[in-house]
Amino acid sequence: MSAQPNKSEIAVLKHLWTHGEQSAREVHDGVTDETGWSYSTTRTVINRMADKSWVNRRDVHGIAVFAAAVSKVTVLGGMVRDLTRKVFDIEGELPVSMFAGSPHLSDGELDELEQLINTASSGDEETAK
Amino acid sequence: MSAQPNKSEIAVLKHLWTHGEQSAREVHDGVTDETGWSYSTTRTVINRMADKSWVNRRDVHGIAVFAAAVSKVTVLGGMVRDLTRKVFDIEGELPVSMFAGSPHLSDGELDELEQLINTASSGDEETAK
DNA sequence: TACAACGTGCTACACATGTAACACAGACAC
DNA sequence: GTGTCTGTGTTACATGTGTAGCACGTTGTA
Repeated sequence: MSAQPNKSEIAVLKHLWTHGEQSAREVHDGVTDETGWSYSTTRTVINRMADKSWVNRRDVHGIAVFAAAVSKVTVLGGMVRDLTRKVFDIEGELPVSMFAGSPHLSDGELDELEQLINTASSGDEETAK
Repeated sequence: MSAQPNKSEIAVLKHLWTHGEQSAREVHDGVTDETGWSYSTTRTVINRMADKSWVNRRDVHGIAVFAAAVSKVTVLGGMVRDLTRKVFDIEGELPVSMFAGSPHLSDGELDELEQLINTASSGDEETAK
């Protein structure tokens, strides 16, 4: 139900997709170069994402760790679908070769993404998680 | 300086790109099906875009008409660049064949877009208007 | 000419997002 | 055991966005 993540959220998600479950501190250290956030800001962004269930929180010996709760292909695919279908208004089959060079996607994931933007139907159905 | 337009703003811009200078009423009639906005909302969105200089306002016989102040290719290209470069982190040459099917782009514009995302360099330089 | 439409400027209010700071409790260092 | 880190919960405040409404002046119409 919640559309696409914004830039801040993407930064966090990309980090979690790559590094798996991490503490706020770890996420912060990973994204602060790119975002310039203070640790406090990183925590706020992560907490808000937890509220939206985009990350799951778990306590390990009293320390909070977070993991992405939405799949990489689903999120990235959603963004591609939005841009191509709703902004560019392209109908019909879409090639995904454009994204082949992404370090975030394996060949298998690229295939998944292709399927997602070409089937995952027209409208607004949520294929969350 | 202002990054990408949001969904509301894209709706208005797409209308203005297609129809040229229009009054708020005309824009409203053109986008209300898609947006579901009340006329009041349409006006607010347009006014805020004028504040950001994304549309130019002109008075014709006392009636305000608006025109896109940012070029289609620049805006759309910016969105593509953002998605590919900053979200997918793709470096190197990008094909634009994916967008060939868009009713919003002529062949020439597609070429421009290709150039834009492949040259318009790395960082944040603004190629506004 | 008196009312109905429509455009204009202005205002409103809730929720989202950017961007933190503060206070407190437990763990570790001396 | 006392200060220092670090994590946690909580709070803050400005700006952006979604989504309108209101009052007032002009103009077409009956």
